[in-house]
Amino acid sequence: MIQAERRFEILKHLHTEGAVYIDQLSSLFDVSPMTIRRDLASLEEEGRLIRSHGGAVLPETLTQEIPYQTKLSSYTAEKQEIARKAVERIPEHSRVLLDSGTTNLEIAKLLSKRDDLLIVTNDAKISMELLNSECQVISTGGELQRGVGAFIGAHVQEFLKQIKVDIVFIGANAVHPTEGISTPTLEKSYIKKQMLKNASVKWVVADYSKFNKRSFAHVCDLEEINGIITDGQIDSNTVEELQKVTNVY
Amino acid sequence: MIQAERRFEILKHLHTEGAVYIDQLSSLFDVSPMTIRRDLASLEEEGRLIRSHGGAVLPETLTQEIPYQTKLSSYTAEKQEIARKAVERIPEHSRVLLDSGTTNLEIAKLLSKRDDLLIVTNDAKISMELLNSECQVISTGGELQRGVGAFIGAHVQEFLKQIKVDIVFIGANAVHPTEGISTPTLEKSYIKKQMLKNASVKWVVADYSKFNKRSFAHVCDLEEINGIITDGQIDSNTVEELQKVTNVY
DNA sequence: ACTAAAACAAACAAATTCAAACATTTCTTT
DNA sequence: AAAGAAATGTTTGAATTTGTTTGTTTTAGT
Repeated sequence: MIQAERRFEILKHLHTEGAVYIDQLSSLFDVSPMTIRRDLASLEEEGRLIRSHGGAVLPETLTQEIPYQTKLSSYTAEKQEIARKAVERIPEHSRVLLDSGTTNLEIAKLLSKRDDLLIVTNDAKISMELLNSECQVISTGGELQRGVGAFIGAHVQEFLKQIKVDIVFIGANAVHPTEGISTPTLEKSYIKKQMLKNASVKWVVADYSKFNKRSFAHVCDLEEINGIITDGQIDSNTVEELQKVTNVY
Repeated sequence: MIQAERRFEILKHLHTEGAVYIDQLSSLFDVSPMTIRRDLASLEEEGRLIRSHGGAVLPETLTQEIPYQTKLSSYTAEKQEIARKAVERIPEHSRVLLDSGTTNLEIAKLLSKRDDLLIVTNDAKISMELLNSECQVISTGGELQRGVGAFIGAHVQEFLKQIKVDIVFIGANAVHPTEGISTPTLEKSYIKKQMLKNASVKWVVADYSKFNKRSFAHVCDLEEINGIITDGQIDSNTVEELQKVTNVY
């Protein structure tokens, strides 16, 4: 066994075991510990492992996926509750469209093991969240809204026109019993409208702080959607009001 | 047995065993070790193996779809050096296209304050890196390559056809003086080709470990690009060889 | 905080491998 | 058949790898 071969084996070992030990490698390859040390030093220089007393481990960047700082959003607990309810409504082998927003990000976090799903999203953070997941992920691309992580612009429109999905989860800034769903910018309302157009089942996700509000740009009426998924803190009068025109979960 | 035949057998051996040894080959073909050395040297030139004291091993580019994870943090120092050189070559108010890859990710990290730039990329990680930056960011979108963070698929092609940029930075898995730039999958080679087509200035970024190698799918010849940006560890003979056909920085 | 055991790395030594230069053989071409 | 080119072998000093020794540093237990 030659040097390059041994070093390659060390890396292989490291990747399967997560860590390697000098005395273990030394007896495995029947070479002196000093030789292994030199191997590890060289591999560390290449950035392929991190040395530590007695052995080496994988560099952090390899083991953990970067939890891309998902800026602490408000009402996280509520959004997680909504997300749990939402994933129950995703049948196997669905094609799912996830609108941008933190509630949908929570949904994405629960989907990483669902290898039966195809997920389309216009949210960069959701893409990253699913980078190491089992599902197939498609991003719309487009102009990145700074800070937010949503893709916007005409390109998103064009992209969405080209696809059909089974389920869409739309985020909402404002939900009103008679005025329906609205959002602060025209731009986003166009995108959400297009999303609703090409989905068979349409859900709106919104925590209790979004209800009985109206925003600038109208997205859709409540009759057009299959239902609203929200959290337990929503006021019961509001639920009653809403249930006249749509389902509330 | 003639030279070409023997060299072919050496490669066959290498592919089945993963490694070959000079004394083993020497007695197998009944030639002197020096002859085997010359064979290995020649095959290494062609990028078909990596020599090591006493023998040779397969280049990693061929052994596997490198679990990108290992590539992730390899040669980070070199990539940072390359990134520093690269950003010097970005004039104000440029429209920049960043190919997927860790070297370009390092470039992106250096661009966050450049509010004069428009950056287009097919790498989800680069998008995220620039999420809180000053520059305008556009993502191609497309099918997310799991683990890697690159967007691939026909959509990326279509998107790239629609845009023109001032500068492109292409990542390379393999750079060879006569064979040019190549990459492990056809898919990626198409994308890189399209990127080169619509850029005025074309740079290839590659750390020293990528040189004198050939991979599966050809991307472009060295004459077609404005230059290669690499790190200081590159061997001076290689530089000399490359400078016959392109610029090396 | 102190101490003993283990791990480490610098320096040197031995063995092996390498490659340049030259010699020899084999193959091609005329 | 002779000359030239290409491939291979041989010699030899240099370079690389590995192991060993030795003193230092780190770790872990009391």
